[in-house]
Amino acid sequence: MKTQSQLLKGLNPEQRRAVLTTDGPVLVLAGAGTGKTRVITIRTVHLMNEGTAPENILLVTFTNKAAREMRERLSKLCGDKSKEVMCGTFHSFCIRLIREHHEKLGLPKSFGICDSSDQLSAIKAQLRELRIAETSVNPRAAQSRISLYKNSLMLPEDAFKEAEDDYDIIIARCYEKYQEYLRRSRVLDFDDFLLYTHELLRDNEDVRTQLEKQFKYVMIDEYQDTNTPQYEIIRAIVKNHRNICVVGDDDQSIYGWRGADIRKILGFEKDFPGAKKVYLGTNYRSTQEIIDAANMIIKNNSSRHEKELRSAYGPGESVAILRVEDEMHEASHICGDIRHQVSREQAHYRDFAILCRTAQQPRAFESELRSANIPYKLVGGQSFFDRKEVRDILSYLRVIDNPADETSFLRIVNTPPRGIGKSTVDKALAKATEQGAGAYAVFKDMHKENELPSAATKGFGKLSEALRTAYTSVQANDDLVSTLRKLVTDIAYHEEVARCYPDPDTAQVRWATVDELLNFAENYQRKNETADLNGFLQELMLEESDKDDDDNSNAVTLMTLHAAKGLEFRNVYLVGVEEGILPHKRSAVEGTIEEERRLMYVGVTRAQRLLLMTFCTARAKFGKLQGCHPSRFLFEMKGRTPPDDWVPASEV
DNA sequence: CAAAACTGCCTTTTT
DNA sequence: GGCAGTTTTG
Repeated sequence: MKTQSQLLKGLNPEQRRAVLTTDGPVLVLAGAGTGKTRVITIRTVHLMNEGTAPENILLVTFTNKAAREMRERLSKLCGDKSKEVMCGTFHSFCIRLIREHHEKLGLPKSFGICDSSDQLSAIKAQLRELRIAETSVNPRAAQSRISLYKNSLMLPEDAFKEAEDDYDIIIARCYEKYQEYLRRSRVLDFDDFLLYTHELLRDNEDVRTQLEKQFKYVMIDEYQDTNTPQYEIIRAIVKNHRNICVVGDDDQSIYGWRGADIRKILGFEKDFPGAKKVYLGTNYRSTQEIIDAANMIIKNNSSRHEKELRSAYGPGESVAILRVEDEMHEASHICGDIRHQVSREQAHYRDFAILCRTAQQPRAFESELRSANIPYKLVGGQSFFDRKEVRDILSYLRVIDNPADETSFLRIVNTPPRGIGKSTVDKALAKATEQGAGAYAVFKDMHKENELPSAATKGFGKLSEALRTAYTSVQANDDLVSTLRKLVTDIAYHEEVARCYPDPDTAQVRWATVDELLNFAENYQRKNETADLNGFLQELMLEESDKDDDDNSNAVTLMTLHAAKGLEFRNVYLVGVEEGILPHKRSAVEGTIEEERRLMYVGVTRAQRLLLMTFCTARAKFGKLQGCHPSRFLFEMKGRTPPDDWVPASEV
């Protein structure tokens, strides 16, 4: 453990103030690159130095990655003591509480997790049952509305009360049915973790008091991303002692579209009267040119804490803007630039990042990077769990773990194809609704009573045998990996992959995904002595796949702005800085231009030394070539007004 | 019931 | 332009 003076030595006065202000509510406004993580970890150690036991400190983050990083840094500062600090994501914290108090919430002791694509198919199923055509209600729109309701702590009944038209009523009905479905299937979605925890603390004063007694000091990272349920949970825990320290940057709030509420960080001093405010404004990442550009842009936002970043490094190269013909030229210019710099030994591939607004933009870059033979890694994009193979195998495991999980059952019932077609499934589903039973149970019944078509009889027999074998083996606490291997063989999944992808190379790539999943299981088994299936599934869903953590690989990073938050690169290319892309077309309609501006701000502040922004004069959109106009943010940055022939995003 | 042809959609993404 | 979901065909 470091001593007090050692701890504080490397800190600037503002950081020191953030560390030393320990009691009561504290708001730390930590601009980009101002040493936020450092402040949180040192503050934690400082609390311990002052006599607070590590287990009395709660450190909440949003991502597992952030939690891990925090843990590592803490461990360097104070060794084994760091292990006793409660440090994790909101969701992992909530899941622990829900498991411990499940009976108070009327929940089963173990439950599955419904991710957003399961959520979408569940919602589609509810719409079908309500006989609502997908043409009149977009399932994705319903999904985000339901999630927004949950994020506002609104139950289905509240949604009914607030409904203003028929559409709202349909959504409310869908929400109601969706919740019934989740309960029936013994599954929780991500929002539910927060909602149930909130309910737990609201209705059980004993639990709340116990938590408040345990967590004498609470810190929250990335407070600008907090949503209402998270806020209420924390508020309940610190209700009396009010030792809450939140760290964040309102200028980097970019998750409003999924419920994060910037008003929480803007209104902290009102929510917690007497709060002390500390502003970290010294940026240790970028040159003054880059910081100036960022400041010029962000000051156009009206709802924010007044502040201005300054660079600790001083001047550097000027920020460049480049106009290119189209996205192909954009890609080839940047690739040429990277090659040029690397060949003159001015930089390594890993020093470069290409940042873009949308997930389809990387496409043009991928092909160009490949043909230029530049190593690159695409971060984010379609997640590991969205790949067909993973979803298939996982669905099998989820049915084995929880036979009530209907979404998963319906997915696997005819995957690989085993003669159980749509008509058979529909018949079973109708029966299931009628009897109020689960689809799997109904299928078993129909199989026993010989009510299935002959092909389906055979197919279902094989399926249920494979499931039963795996189930028995799980119950007997057999080795998880061998159970998994056996299952994959039993359902002839390798053959299925070969059948779906006649091209051997593609089949190979697809099968590699299954291998990767098996690796996950092996790792999990090694880490956990009691490697049970339910635990494995929960860890899988909760832990983002940390496979691309090969930081030492020397490759150019290609990613979206959302994925880039928290990272830094020597050279950054911010591409497609056009009206309609950044700001995105939809933001004009939805009135979220300020969030787009923050996205731009996040992008700019990723750069340490060199920043180049590009915009196209035309670009292929949905297969059609369309003219483009430079983003308003570029004009803001230069302090200029757009010319007369300029067209804003709302008219693109 | 499964493969082939066809249609319509299309921000961002972690837990 | 590309994918997923649906309809048509074998």
